[in-house]
Amino acid sequence: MDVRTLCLGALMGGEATGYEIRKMFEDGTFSHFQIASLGSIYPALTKLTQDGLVTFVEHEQENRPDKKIYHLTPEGRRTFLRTLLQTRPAEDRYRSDILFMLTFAEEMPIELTEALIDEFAARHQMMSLQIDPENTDKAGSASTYGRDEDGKPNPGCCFVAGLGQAMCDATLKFIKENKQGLLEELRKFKADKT
Amino acid sequence: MDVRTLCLGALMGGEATGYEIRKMFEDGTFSHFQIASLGSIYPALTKLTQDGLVTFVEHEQENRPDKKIYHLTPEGRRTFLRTLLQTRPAEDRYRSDILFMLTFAEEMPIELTEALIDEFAARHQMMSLQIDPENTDKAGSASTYGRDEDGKPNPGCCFVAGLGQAMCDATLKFIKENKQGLLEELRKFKADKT
DNA sequence: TCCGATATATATCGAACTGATATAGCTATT
DNA sequence: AATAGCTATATCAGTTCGATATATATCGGA
Repeated sequence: MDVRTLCLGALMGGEATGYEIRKMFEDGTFSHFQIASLGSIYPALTKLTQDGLVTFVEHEQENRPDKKIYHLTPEGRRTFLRTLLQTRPAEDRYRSDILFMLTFAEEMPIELTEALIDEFAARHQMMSLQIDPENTDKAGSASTYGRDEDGKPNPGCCFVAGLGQAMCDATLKFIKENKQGLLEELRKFKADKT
Repeated sequence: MDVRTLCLGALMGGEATGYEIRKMFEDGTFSHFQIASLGSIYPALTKLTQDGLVTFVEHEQENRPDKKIYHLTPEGRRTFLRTLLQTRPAEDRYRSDILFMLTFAEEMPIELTEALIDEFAARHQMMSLQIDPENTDKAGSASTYGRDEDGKPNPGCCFVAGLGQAMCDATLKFIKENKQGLLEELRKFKADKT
């Protein structure tokens, strides 16, 4: 899924600026399973505008740089829905430096191993809390996305959020149950080597 | 973590060709949490050779293209271990077209939603089986990696594999428990709209 | 009160990486 | 006997990331 398609999807929830779209991928609805940087979002919006799939209203703000508020055209909406029907979704990919590094636990000091595991746990803890669909702290369009007019989150988003939480919680549980075991094995291994 | 570092890590388990290194990221030890394509591995190996971090022995095969079997130099090994100690691991990132698409479940036919969920489950089912550290089906250096001389997998790899399995299993469990509920909600929603 | 940090907002660019393609011979299946 | 798929290396166009530049506003702390 290229950034153009991701932007169309982001705008399905209503109008947004490029900056707000990035927030959806950084902190918001999509942050747990898609990424897009500003460096790709702005060119994508420009291209989409050229192709007539989105338009924008330029808001001249007092003492601020102009704000371009983008929204889907009917053609853009149709294109996105067609893409949903036709696209064979790419394989999921999970990328983790920490897990890669932990693969070499035998080669590094035990304190580093423990620190890496703790950081992994902390990040997942934070993510689990952040995913909570009841968490409406973050105001603005970034979090209103995926909710209908009454502010009720839609079923698809709830399902995806719940799945994300289940994954985080499983991770935390596994770490709680296996961290000490791993550290002990490593200590034994290091003792044997001497 | 750039591909050069990933290649050094891959070669920590012993010698390998570029093709075999890709297999480690495609099917092997690293496949569940790191990605690297041939288009980045070959240039990385060239660069690492220039920098003296790896060397290769060229095996002229009968009736086959030459095979370059790469291995770490002492300098390469030192560099990799130093990197492990010094690198602040990047944030984990999980990328899933299917979850992104499911976010728009309300906008698409229920059969498609169900098909996407089933595919998601099937992929995770397969992954969970493939991760199994006891699974020694795939012979060759791609799977011997992460095992010591006796063929016993090392503690770090076991931990990471177990974690991957726990995540997969949590995903499958969540789907089993919530798929029907989501589909029913969607049906209700679609009925309301009419 | 003033400073520094953070947030809003757009834009651009080099470096890195993916995915596709080319080449070429072998092996297994139909 | 043919076709598809595997081993193996190499290259390249197009996409994307991450950093940087620009400009202003706001908020907390010294």
